[in-house]
Amino acid sequence: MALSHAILVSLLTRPCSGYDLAKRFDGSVGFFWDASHQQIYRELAKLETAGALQVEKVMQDNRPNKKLYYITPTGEEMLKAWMAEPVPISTMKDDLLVKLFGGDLIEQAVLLQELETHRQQHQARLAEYKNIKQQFFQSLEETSRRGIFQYLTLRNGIRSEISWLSWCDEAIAYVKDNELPPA
Amino acid sequence: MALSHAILVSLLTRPCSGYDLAKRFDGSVGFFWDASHQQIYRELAKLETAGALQVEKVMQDNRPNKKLYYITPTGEEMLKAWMAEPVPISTMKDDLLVKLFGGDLIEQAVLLQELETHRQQHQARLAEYKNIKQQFFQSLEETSRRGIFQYLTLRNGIRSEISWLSWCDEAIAYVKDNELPPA
DNA sequence: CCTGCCATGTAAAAAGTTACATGATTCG
DNA sequence: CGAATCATGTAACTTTTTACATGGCAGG
Repeated sequence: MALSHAILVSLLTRPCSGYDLAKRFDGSVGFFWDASHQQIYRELAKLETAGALQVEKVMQDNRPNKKLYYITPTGEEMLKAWMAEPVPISTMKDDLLVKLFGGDLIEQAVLLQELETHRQQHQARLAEYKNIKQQFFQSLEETSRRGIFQYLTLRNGIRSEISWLSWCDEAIAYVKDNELPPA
Repeated sequence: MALSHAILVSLLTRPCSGYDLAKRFDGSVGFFWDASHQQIYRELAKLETAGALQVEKVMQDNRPNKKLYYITPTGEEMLKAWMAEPVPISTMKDDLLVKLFGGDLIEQAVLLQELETHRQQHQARLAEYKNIKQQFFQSLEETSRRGIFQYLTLRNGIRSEISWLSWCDEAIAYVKDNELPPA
C-alpha cells in the first residue's frame, strides 16, 4: 500500500493531475518509487473515495481537460500515521544480478554487452541526478527544510548510481579481461 | 516472470527442495531477488509442468518427506534464452525514502529513530555479506568461474550496503544535528 | 503528414502478500 | 514444556504489468 503514500507525499509539494504525477514518477519521485500511469489513475480514484484527496476539474482549450488533485487534511493525517509506523528495509529485485549469478552459462560477449549497456544507463541516471542538483539545489543554505529532505533522497540516488558504476567496472573487467574482482 | 529465472539459476548450483530454495532466497539469492515460500512452491509447480524441472521424491525418516527439484535441459535452455535477451535496469521502491521525502511532516525524534533502525539493519546485512565472503570466497584464485560470478553478485550487495550506511549517516546528521548534507 | 505531447482511462493476466493449515522432531 | 526447524501446500486478496482505447493540437 505504499504507492498511495508515495502519491500523497508527492502531492504535498504541489497539487497536480494524474498525468503530471505520472511524469513525476518518471523523475524526482521515480528515484525511489516506480509506478505506471495506470496504477496512478486507479490509486487516485481510490484515494479520492477514501477522502484523502479532493478533485478540481480544470477545463482547457486546445488540450484535454484535466483533474487537479489536492491532498485533504484527512489525506495528510493518513500520511502522517503511516510515517509514524516503522517500515521494513526494502527488498531487492534485480534481473541483471540474476543473470550474472549464472553468468558462465552464456557467451561472454553477450554478457559483456549487457553489462556495458547497464553501465551506460546508470551513468545516464547519474547525469540526470546531478542535473537536478544543479537546477534545484544550488544553494543548500537557502533551501527550505522540506527541500533538504528532498535533497537527501536525491543524494541517495546519486550514491546508489556511483556504487553501481564502480560495480559495473569490476564486473566488466572480469568478463572482458578476466581480471579478478577485489577481495 | 523473473522469479522463475531466479529459481532456475539457483538450481544450477545444486538441486534442492522448495524448502531449501526458500532458505536460499533468504540468503545468497536473496541479495538480488526476494520471494516467499508460497511463491516458490507455486512457481516450482509451474516450472515442472513446463518441463523445466524434474522432481524426485525423497522419503525421509524422522522428518517430512521432500521433493528434490532438478533443472532439465529444457529448463537450462529457457534460462539461456532469457539470459541472451537484454533486461531493463531495475526500478526502485523504497519506503524509507518516501518517508524522508515528506520528512518535515513528522516529529524529528520519530524520524531519527527510524533512520537509526535502518542503519542498524544495513549494518547487519553488511556483516552477513562479509561473513559469506569469509566462508566461501577466501581464495579467489582457487574459485571456479561460476563462483566468481556469484562473488560478483555478493560484491554488489556489499557495495550497496556501504552506500546505504554512508547515506544513513548523512541523513542522521541532518535530522539530529541539523548538519547540512554535502553539496 | 507523421510523431510526440497532453490527458484520461478500462480490462485481463501475472505476480506478490497475507492468512490459514498440518504435523513430527529436536534442542534448550 | 515450549519454541524452532523441517516440509509442504491452499485460498483469498492486493498489486503490478501489459495491452487496448481515444482524440485533438503542435512542430518539424
